[in-house]
Parts: sequence; C-alpha cells; structure tokens
Amino acid sequence: MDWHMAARSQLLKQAPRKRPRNDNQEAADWVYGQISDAILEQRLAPGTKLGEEQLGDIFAVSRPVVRRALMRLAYDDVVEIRPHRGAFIASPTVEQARQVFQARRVVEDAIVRACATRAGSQDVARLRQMVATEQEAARAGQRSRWVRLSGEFHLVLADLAGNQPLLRFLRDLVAQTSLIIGLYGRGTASACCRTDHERIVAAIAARNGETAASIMRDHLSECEAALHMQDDREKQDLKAIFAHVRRSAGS
Amino acid sequence: MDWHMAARSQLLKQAPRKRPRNDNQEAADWVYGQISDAILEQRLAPGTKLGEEQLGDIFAVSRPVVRRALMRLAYDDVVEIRPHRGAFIASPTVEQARQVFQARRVVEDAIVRACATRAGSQDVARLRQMVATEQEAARAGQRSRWVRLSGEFHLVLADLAGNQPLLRFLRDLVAQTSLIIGLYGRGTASACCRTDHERIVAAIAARNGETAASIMRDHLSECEAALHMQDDREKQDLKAIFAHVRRSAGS
DNA sequence: GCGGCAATAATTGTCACCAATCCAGCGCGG
DNA sequence: CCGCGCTGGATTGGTGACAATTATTGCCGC
Repeated sequence: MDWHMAARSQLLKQAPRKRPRNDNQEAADWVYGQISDAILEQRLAPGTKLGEEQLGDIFAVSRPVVRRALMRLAYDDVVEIRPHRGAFIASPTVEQARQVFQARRVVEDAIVRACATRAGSQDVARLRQMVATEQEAARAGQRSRWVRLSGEFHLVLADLAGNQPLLRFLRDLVAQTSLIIGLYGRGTASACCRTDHERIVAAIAARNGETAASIMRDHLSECEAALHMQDDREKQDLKAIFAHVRRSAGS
Repeated sequence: MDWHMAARSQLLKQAPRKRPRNDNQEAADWVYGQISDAILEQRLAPGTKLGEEQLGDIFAVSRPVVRRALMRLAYDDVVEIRPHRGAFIASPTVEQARQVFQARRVVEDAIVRACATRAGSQDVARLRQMVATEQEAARAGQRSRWVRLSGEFHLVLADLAGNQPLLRFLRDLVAQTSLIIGLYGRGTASACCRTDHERIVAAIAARNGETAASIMRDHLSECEAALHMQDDREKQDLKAIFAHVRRSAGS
C-alpha cells in the first residue's frame, strides 16, 4: 500500500529526524533512527551495551519503546540481544564481514545496472552533488560525516534503481558495513574509494551499465581488501594487549 | 556469534516446530513460525484480519507474544499493521510483485552460481531428494505441500550458497512470493515450473554456474509471466465486477 | 593466598490494567 | 426516502509493576 508509492522520494530516511511529541508509535521509529544513525556514523562502537533503562532516560521515552527499537535493530543484525543479558552493538565476525561484502557485490551490481537504464538527467545531477558533498567532507577530515555520506551514496543508488526490497536489504547491509569498518577498518580505510563513486556516476550517466557494475564490484572488493581482517580479536587479544604489564604495581 | 556457525545445518527453520512449554521468548518465535508457515502454504489469504486476542486464544499465548510475532511479520512485509486498525495479511500490489521477482532474479542468480562451485556430492543428493519430494507432492495434487516445498527448494539453494544475509533476504522474498501467487496465481500457476528445479540441480551437479543461473532467471520470469497481474484490483474493479448486478434485489 | 560457592542486586522479560482510537448501528434532519 | 452526525462497542496501544534470570561480589574452605 505505502510500499512503492513513496519510492524515489524520501524513503531513505524512514525514521523521522525531529522528535515527535507524545506519539509513541513513531517514538520507537525515532529511537530506532537515532541509534541507527549513531551506528552509521560510527559513534557507537561494536560491543557497546545498550541498556534499556539507560536509553529510556536518554531519549525520554518509556522502556517498551526502547525495547521495540532494539528488537528492530536486532532484526537488522546490527545489535545482538542475548537473553537476560541485554542488547549490545553487534560485532560481526570476519566470516560475516565477507558475506556482507559478497551480498553487497551481488545486490549493488544489479542496482547500478538498473540505475544506468533508469537514471534521468536530474538523477545524475543529484548523484554528482552527493559525490561532491562526500568529497568535501573527506577533504575536511570529517570522518563521521564522510562515513555516513559514503553509505548514503549507495542507498541513493538503490533508491534510483526503484526496487524497494533491494533498497531495504542494502540498507541493512550498509549498516553492518559501518560496523565492519569500525571493527576492522583501522588505517587507510578512508582512502580506499577516492574517486570510485565519481567513476560510477560517470558510467551511469553514460548509460554504460556493464562498466558501472564492474567499477562497483571492484570498489566493494577494494574496500573489503583494505580492512585488517584478523580473526581472533574477540577475547584473546585482551591478554595480548596487556601482556607487557606483568603486574608492575604491587605492594 | 551464532550467525554463521549454524549455517548449512538447520538454520532454514528458525522457528521451532513444536510448542514450547511456557517460555515466551521462544513462544513468539513459535507463533511467528506458525503464521509464516500458514502463509507459505497459502492457508492464510491476503487481506485476512489477524486479531491479536483471537490469535492469543488460538495459540494459547498472551497478547504481547502475539504482538511481537506480528511485528516481526510486518517487518517482513507479509502482514500490514495499520495503526489502531489491526494486522492484516499483506496484499502486494502488481508493482510490488514485479519488484519481488526482480529481486529474486538478482539474488538467486548469484545463489545458484555459488552453489555450482560450493555444492558437494551430498548436497546434490539432498537437492535431488528435495526435487523428488516436491514432484511427488505435485503428482499427488497436494497444493499446499507443493507450494511449501517449492519455496523450500529455493531456500535450500540459498543455504548451500553459504551466505547468511542472502538467505534471510530470500526467505522474505519467498514468503512474499507465496502471497503473490495466492493473489494473482489463479489458473495454471502450478504447472509453471515442471522440470525447472530438476534442470537447475543438474546444472549445479555439472558445476555449470552459468547454465544454472540462466535456467533460474528464466524459471523466475516464467513464474512471473504465468500470473494474472491486472493492476486495478484494489477498489475500482469492485464496480466493474458488480456492474451487471444493478440492484436486482430490493424492496 | 586462591578457587569455588552462595547471596545480593541489577536488569530483563512478562503480564494485567487503563486510556485512546476507529468502526458499526441508530436516530435525526433535510 | 436518503444522507449525515452521534453514540456504543470493541480492539489496539501504552504504562505500570511483578517475577525470573543472570552477573557480580563477598565469604568460606582448602
């Protein structure tokens, strides 16, 4: 019903940006959007505990509202709810990270192909502006903003492709990608895609779907390769990190 | 954590089949699985109202449990929750149906390619048995069972592909496909894929991913083409359907 | 001095009640 | 006689408090 009509308009931001007054049905969506944005901007590190009461105090909403938001986030695999333990920001494993990137290659390959045939001149202009804004944030060194804009670029492409299920799926994948970059992206993760987005837009503007898909696949593979994916950063490296301390301070 | 380890085992049935005693955390999943199965077997027609209290009486669970199950189903786009109105089995529009099939073509193309490289001999045997069971149900005229097995075949393929995000995405798409077939599949919808599944398995067994993907794409396109997708079955055709009645019965 | 165990405390999960909202039937006015 | 506004019933949504479970911490035994 309200599923395909609003496509290509503002469906990307499903969560309201401003705080609703008292309506709690939208309040849950608001909390969901707030936490989701924090994850996308990497303000919430993986493993962070999300206490219900704590969030309820922060957002001034009741606990069931927080609960619903957390359940939605858990369904997106960005938070992990362990029974009677609480909700934590998910920490994707290396295997999960590879699967996310593989899924993104599959989905976004098709998305850019659709964009190449569907995108009009105004759509291309919109994409160019997004790329410009993103590069501006990158030059200014605003890492959070850049990460968010970089993800939004892919979502705008999915929006232009005009396929709602693929858009929703990619939204989840992008959110998880933010977590993955936050976990394994120490180092030159920011420089991985310097002009890839620009080249993708150019290929779309030229109606060359094959080229656009090829660039997109390479782009995602490069992003994946730029990560330091080492398996055992779960608990073992705690001992490695504090191996040199050797209880120097004592009685 | 428990995300990729259980892949390829029994992750397809995320909902327990037998009724848990009193534990309500799993009870919600149980209700979710029951309703989801009913949708997959087309026992629940689109537009059916799902009253919370009613479902609570049927499954002997409290209303919040039903509520959580309905929320999950709504997130899968198989039920539509209208505020203060209740939950209804979703009625996908023609546009939504086309997008679902397009998304399935994109995803399952990649899935069968992965299957062609990853599937071992025992996997192929499992697939052959699934096809045999499915054809048996088709010959026996068990429509519900056939619809369910037909969907499960695709999910088993996704399971073999070994990509959890794609598997979950395809699960949602298959559920929506059941609704679409229930809505627009009057007629020869059952005969659309006579031996397609068998040919897909053969291509996978031959390690021919390209052929398997081609058959899969054609298979999905044929299934889509076999539907009677007429646009205006929302409200307008009500007047068309009852145009000839001309209020014959009256005072 | 250290490991195991039990009691405590905090947090989550659930249920029952209450308020808000929407549909249906009915009376009234045109 | 038909259309419209109103009220009643029913269902959903929200909030509050209770019970279950688990992590932590202090204590006891070895």
